[in-house]
Amino acid sequence: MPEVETIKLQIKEEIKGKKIESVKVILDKPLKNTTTEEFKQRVEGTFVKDVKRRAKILIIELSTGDSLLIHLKLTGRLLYLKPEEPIEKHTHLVFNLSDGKQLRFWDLRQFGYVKIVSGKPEEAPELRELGPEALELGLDEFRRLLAGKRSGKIKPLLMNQNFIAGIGNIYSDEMLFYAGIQPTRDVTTLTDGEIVKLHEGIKKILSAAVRYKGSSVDDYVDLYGEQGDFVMYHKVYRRTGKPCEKCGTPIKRIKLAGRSAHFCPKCQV
DNA sequence: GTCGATGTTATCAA
DNA sequence: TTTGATAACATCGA
Repeated sequence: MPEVETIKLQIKEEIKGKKIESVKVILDKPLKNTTTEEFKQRVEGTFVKDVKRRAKILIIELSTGDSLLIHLKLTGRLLYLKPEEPIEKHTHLVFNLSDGKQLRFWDLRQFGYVKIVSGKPEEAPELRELGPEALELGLDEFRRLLAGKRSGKIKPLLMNQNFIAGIGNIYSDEMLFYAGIQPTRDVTTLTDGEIVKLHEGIKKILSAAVRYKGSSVDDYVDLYGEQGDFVMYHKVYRRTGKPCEKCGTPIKRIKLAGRSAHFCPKCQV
């Protein structure tokens, strides 16, 4: 989410109010929702009314009442470039803007999408079931949400977008380290003190990560191709075998719900 | 060459 | 209802 939020702020700054003159579709796979023809027909000639984010999905509201929903998944990029810049491999869509520049959708693994929805975007199926935004989550609401669970491990639950929206693999590891809770911990065993600390961790980790423009662990770059700086502050994510900054114990990595989870076996109970 | 890993999530089986 | 595996895909490093 901090990566998407970074791009949202930058895109809003650059393209709000501008016209999308034309669209070039190099690969139509990201257009899960429409044919190339329909996509071009509905997007070309529209103005960008506003740019928003919900969970990890970018919302570009168009002057026609339609919205673009853009999900970058693991390796998607949005880049703002001059037309004379060479088209890099893995560039799938090019939006030509009225300022003479281009917004390009690049995606190495091709998991990302650009869909069009009409009407209120929050009522689109992609957004309808999402939980509360992580950065807007109140402590009491967090307590209530947790109290509603009968079982389950804390890390996969934190990453469940229908439970809370916006927490991914990196940040779930970091906030659990902050709170001193093991990723495998059953949610029903959390003390109120731990819940308070975890809630604090959600806010602190995510807002710091947004401040540092996200984590460039592999392919992620922002709208201008710049890396995010938050990796410097990772305490556990991808630090397997390195000493815990608090106690020196080597950081452990396990597999959990198909994802890797990193933690300090001594600091996290 | 092979295997496992990679920031996500929809889908299907158990 | 919940959870766990798998798939979608390209690339990199061991």
